Amino acid sequence: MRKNGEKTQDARGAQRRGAGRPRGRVLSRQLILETGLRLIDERGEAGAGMRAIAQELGVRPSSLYNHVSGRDELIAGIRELISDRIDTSAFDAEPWHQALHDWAHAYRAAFAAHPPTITMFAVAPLEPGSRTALMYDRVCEALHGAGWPRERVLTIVVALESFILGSALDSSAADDMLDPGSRIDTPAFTAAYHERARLLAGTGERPADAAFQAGLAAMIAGLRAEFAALPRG
Amino acid sequence: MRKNGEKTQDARGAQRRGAGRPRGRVLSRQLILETGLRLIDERGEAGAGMRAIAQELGVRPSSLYNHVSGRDELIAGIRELISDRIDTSAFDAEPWHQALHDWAHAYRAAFAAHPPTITMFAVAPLEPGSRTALMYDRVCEALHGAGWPRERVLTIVVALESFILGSALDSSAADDMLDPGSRIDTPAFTAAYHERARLLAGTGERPADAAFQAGLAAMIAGLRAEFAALPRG
DNA sequence: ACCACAAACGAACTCTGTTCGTTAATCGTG
DNA sequence: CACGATTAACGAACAGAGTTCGTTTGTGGT
Repeated sequence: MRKNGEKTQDARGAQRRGAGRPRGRVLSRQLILETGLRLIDERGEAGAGMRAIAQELGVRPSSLYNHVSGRDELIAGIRELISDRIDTSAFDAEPWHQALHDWAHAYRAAFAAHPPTITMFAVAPLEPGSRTALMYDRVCEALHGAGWPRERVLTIVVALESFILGSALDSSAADDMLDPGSRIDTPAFTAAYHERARLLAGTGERPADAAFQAGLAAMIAGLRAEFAALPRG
Repeated sequence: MRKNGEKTQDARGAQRRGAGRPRGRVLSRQLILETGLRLIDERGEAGAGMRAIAQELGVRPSSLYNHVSGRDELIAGIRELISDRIDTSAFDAEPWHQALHDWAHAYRAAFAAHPPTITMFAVAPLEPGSRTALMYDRVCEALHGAGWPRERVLTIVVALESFILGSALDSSAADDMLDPGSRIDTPAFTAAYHERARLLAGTGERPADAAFQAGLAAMIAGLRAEFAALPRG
């Protein structure tokens, strides 16, 4: 338990504030979102509840509701905070398959930088009208510009995104989640598990990263083959 | 609110039971899991809490804890209930790439039959020692038997599984989740969205299904190309 | 100068999963 | 057959979550 006196960095005005509007601006939507993301990073999802965020800001929980409609909207806001950082500049210069590759890596890396958020966002998807559509627009434009038919680009983007999100989820789990231990009823699986470990021990690569790389390479190779077979227009 | 008198089908012994061990077996782990899954299907995740399951069984919430350690274990149990139904028989007769295709479809279909569970399982992954390892064993054995090197099969399985889970998550969302509406700042995206809708309107296929099919085909095509280039041993 | 509004407090409310003590029926053992 | 241990139910509580509402006070527009 934490007593009322000991506040953390953000609670600068040390003496307790009484009821009524404060003199200076204490809260803002942006500040709440950033504090939420920081607490998620530092303490995980469970440590970033409304009460925890409020306490970190030296404020009562109910005050947050003057800036954010509720927890769902708060999480959606944090999501945009992260997805805004996904770099899409590769679509300017590189060929579509290379740009898709770079974009997928940037996409996954943005969320992998904040592991607890992945499971949070997987559950509650984006709300309409968000800035995420701008990213989609960029990718759609590039793919169609490269020669993909308009009616197919979104399907490709969604497929790739599904893989990225699934891989991010996988990457947020423990590396030894599949460890067969001393199990003897799954010989092929156990052998495969240890052979993989031996292979990855050389480079120090995480299993989840290896799976992401392999799957992404396979999917893009398949798309390139399909693209090559496309009737030219 | 529901009064104590009106019970649902499972609460057959209508009169209220007092304290003490009951005459016949009232609960069992299996019964609790199945009731939980049924409530999830009927009412969604929020309608399948411990109290709701207990009430459906004509029992007090605390009684459940004599058969299940807590909510997490209950969810894990329901997950196994579903994943046990994934058909892996394709690996017996078909070539590896065809079997992988069938398995992926069966995998996704098993969870898609219970949409609310997908987000629940995405958050809390499997516990060690589960029967899921048996399924992995089957797939690993088939891939290695077909000629894939041992140290690569698990990476392939995990990559494919990530895509399947990501697609299942996507499929559990609303079809019009990406609808750009009357937005004008994302022309390429908006055009792609409507072109896709026009294409799918013909077959009645769901966007999520189309993305799954396309991504799966691309990934398996990529894997086949890689397999063909493998040094023979 | 006044009045509406904004933004804080603080106390409550409704949920949730969970724990614990009590009680009664059954099972194993002398 | 009797008796103690175990099992499995009830019922009342608890802690912690998100949220709501009334109150209070400072700010900004007419």
